[in-house]
Amino acid sequence: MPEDLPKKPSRIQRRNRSLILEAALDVFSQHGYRGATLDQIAEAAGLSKPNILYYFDGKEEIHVTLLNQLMETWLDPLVTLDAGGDPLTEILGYVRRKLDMAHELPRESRLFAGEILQGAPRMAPHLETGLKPLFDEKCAVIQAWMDAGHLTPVDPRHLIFSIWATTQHYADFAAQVQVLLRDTDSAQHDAETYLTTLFSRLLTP
Amino acid sequence: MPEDLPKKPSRIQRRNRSLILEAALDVFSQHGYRGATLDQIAEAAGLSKPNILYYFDGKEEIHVTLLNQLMETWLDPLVTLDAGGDPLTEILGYVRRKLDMAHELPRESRLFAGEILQGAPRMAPHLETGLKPLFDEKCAVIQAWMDAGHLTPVDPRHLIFSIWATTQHYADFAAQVQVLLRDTDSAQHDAETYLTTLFSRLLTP
DNA sequence: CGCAAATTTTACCATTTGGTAAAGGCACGA
DNA sequence: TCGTGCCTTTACCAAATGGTAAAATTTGCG
Repeated sequence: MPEDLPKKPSRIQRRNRSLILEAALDVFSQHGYRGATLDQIAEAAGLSKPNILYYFDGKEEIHVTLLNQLMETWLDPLVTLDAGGDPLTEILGYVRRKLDMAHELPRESRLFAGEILQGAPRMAPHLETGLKPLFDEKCAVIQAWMDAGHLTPVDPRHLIFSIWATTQHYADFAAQVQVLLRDTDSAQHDAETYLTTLFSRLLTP
Repeated sequence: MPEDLPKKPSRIQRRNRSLILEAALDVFSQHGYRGATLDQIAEAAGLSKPNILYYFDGKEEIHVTLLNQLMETWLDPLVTLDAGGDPLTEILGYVRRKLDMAHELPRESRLFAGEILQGAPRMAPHLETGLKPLFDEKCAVIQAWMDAGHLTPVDPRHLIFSIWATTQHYADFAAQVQVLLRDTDSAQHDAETYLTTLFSRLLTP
């Protein structure tokens, strides 16, 4: 018999926790951790503030829950990178998946960016245990491709950094991009074309 | 005779305003606008809170002053890009200058990143009047180089975005980079080598 | 020096904000 | 239908925070 029975969550619990997290993603990604208030989250969720605190122990727990949930989604495109596939196709596929995510999940991108920007105070453990091993593994895969002569040799770590930077830029700096690309309606397609060219030319032997 | 005499600032005024701005750069870049408190800034500056408010009208004015001052420094590397120089040399020089700035002025980079990340609420005018014209001008220069066959043709706007993204990444995501590059002591040099290769290969016809 | 202006400190204040206590309402199985 | 336990609301609170008033002190200049 289980000592601490986790009690399967009720229908109402699932719905409300989900409402809260969705609202919190909106608010945290727009204002940052300190800039967000429980009142804002409560209003966005359509619940009262004490009710929010009935489902989560506090502001920080909401933030950490969001971060943990999103980590999986965030790393998925890199997990998908297949050591058995065609090297250039795999890398370009990774670029495209990351760019798609920046366009489809900009709030998530900004939430992470804000957290890292401030020194990852609530995410340091996850960087160490979740990201680092995956990063090292995929760097080794890319290095092996280069050693085998299938890709132009460059530093795999900085290659990955540049993929992250260029793709996430469109979500994290959207306010700037929007001003500079005003009157351009093919921005997303142009970005994909450009980045594909950029990394193709770098890596094609 | 001048209607509103701006009165040249005293020695004490120059020193204290400078102390405050230096302290505020530290605090704002680390915690964001909302996360920073006047008490923190006051302590970092070695002044009392009311004294801070003797020199600035409020928290927001300090932040805006910082942003305005830094704008010039921030745009300088792009201003320096010379339409009369050798195209590839000019672009690679721009990349190197931006990368140097990310290493030497990480606080400034993070301050801007945080502001843009939250939709540039206190900087929208400057983006429009300061950045946009310069951006358009330099895009035209690069486009002319490409039209003349001196560079491989790509979208100049996305080229500039990718230069910003890749260089600033080392300042803005330093917390992440540090975890992933632990035990690497040549990070700065490796980054410069990688980025030079990246943009050389893209743009060399 | 002597004194007016500039600077700094002390003592506050109003608002915002994360959080709590406890009463009330509601759902659902026996 | 009735009551038990889950859910929600009302009414708060203490701390933090941006900001102010005015007294006290220092600075610089004739």
